[in-house]
Amino acid sequence: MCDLVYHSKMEERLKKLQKLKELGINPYHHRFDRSHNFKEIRAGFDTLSQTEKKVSTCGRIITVRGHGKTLFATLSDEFERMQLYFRKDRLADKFDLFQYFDSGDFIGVEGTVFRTKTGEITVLVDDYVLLSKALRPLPEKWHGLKDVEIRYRQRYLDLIANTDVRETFKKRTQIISLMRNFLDKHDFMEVETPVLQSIYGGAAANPFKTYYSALEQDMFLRIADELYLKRLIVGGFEKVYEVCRDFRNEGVDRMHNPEFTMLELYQAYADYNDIMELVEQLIEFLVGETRSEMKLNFLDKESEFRRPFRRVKYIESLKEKLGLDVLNVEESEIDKQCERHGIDHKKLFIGSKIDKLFSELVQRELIEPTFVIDYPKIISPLAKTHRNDERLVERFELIMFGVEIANAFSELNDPAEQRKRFENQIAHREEGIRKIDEDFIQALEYGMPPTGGIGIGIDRLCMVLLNQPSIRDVILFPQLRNETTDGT
RNA sequence: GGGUCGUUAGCUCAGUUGGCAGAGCAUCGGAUUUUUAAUCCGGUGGCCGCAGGUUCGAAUCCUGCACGACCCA
Repeated sequence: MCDLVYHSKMEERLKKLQKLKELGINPYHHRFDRSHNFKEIRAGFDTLSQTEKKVSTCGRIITVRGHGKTLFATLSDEFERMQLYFRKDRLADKFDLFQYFDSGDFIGVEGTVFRTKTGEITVLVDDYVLLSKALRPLPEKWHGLKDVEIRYRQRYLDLIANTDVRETFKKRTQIISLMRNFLDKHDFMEVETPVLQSIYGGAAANPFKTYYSALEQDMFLRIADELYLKRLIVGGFEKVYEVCRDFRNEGVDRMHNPEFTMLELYQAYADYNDIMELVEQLIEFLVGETRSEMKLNFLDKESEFRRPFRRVKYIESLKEKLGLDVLNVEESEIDKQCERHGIDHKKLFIGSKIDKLFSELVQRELIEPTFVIDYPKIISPLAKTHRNDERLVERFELIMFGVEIANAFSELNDPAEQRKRFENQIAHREEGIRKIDEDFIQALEYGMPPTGGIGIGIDRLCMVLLNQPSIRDVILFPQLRNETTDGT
């Protein structure tokens, strides 16, 4: 009958499909004219019910409650659910056709609107049509779909079964849209830069490698788009941003997905203080637009979200925890501190050791939104030297609930120093760039105005704003290992 | 990479000391003209994640593997 690799659970539905075809019914209709969606039916109920005006509406069958010569069905559209009432005395022979319909099927109906004796707004069906047949059963109506592996692998089932998941992803889209609105209002220009790059840079991470056959050369998927956006500042644009998908060849956990979304923005004539101000406004705007109060919950913690955010100095905060200035001691002392705090430092270079200490001792305790400012130069190759301290750079990270949300600098625009920093990075970092982006240096040689820039991790921001403990719950199709068909 | 936990019907889950594979929902048949987790009666449905081992006998104990979740690196 068909080439489907089908499960035994599908047999009954395939029989129904065959029966429908025999009756001359196309089980995969081409289109449907909808006069009202469910929200509109509810909103217009008074008029619609008084005038007995006909409505055409459609959706997916969720449940069916049969009563012999009548039946109730609940339909779902993108936004709401609606009850339908089918009566044999109204539909005559057509009533019996419903025996070939199942939950999961899409149908279109025409009818009038009324309220049942229990008060529920319902469409009394005069005519109905099958729009699309479902061959597999829906997840269970009451307990829904809980198996996280199925939820991630077959997100469509998760979206059908769990309306709160649908809400989460709508809100994610809304958050990104609000960010765009905010930036557009502040005269930023949205741009697009290459995903495929022959030289990668802009972050310390390992890239995904691919091959460009026509050019016969290796290419990398971008790990950041920083260097391209700065080229645009060189080119004369003064405020640019990109909502960019970046790729980092690393493991998957609660905070990391190998492809993730960043918002990077660069503003000419600004420094990191200006960017702090801007991002504060942005975050406050997002919280205000998406929450009923200026307060967020994440996991078991709660925090206010009002400007100004707290400022914490990187070196000073570590000094409070360790009793020493990490930039004024021998590396052996840093090693000692790592050992004391259970950090495996053997394969790390000194900057990574310091940063590990910082994450463990300081960062994870920063619950309220906090700007950590003035990072060591050795871990910040793209940031401008601090105006008051040669050992530091003008850099901040935004931390919320212990999670790193954003990373920003006064951008380094001295080409000679940039070259030195890149060389140093290649010599000492365990991961990250392997090759200097000469064209980027050259661009700086043509002159880049003083510039402030930031990268905001959209996935993590959504986690915090939407109280989702895993990054997989804010990414529609998170990365999973291939399923094997058998155990061999 | 290491540790802990999990994987049983389409879905959600039980499964006792190692002794016939279970429930609810879904599905199928019957009853039912205002139900809404409809209800009532009766059925169908299993590679117990995969591969070995121990045992008279394994969903259950042991080993390995796969996938997933959490924690650690």
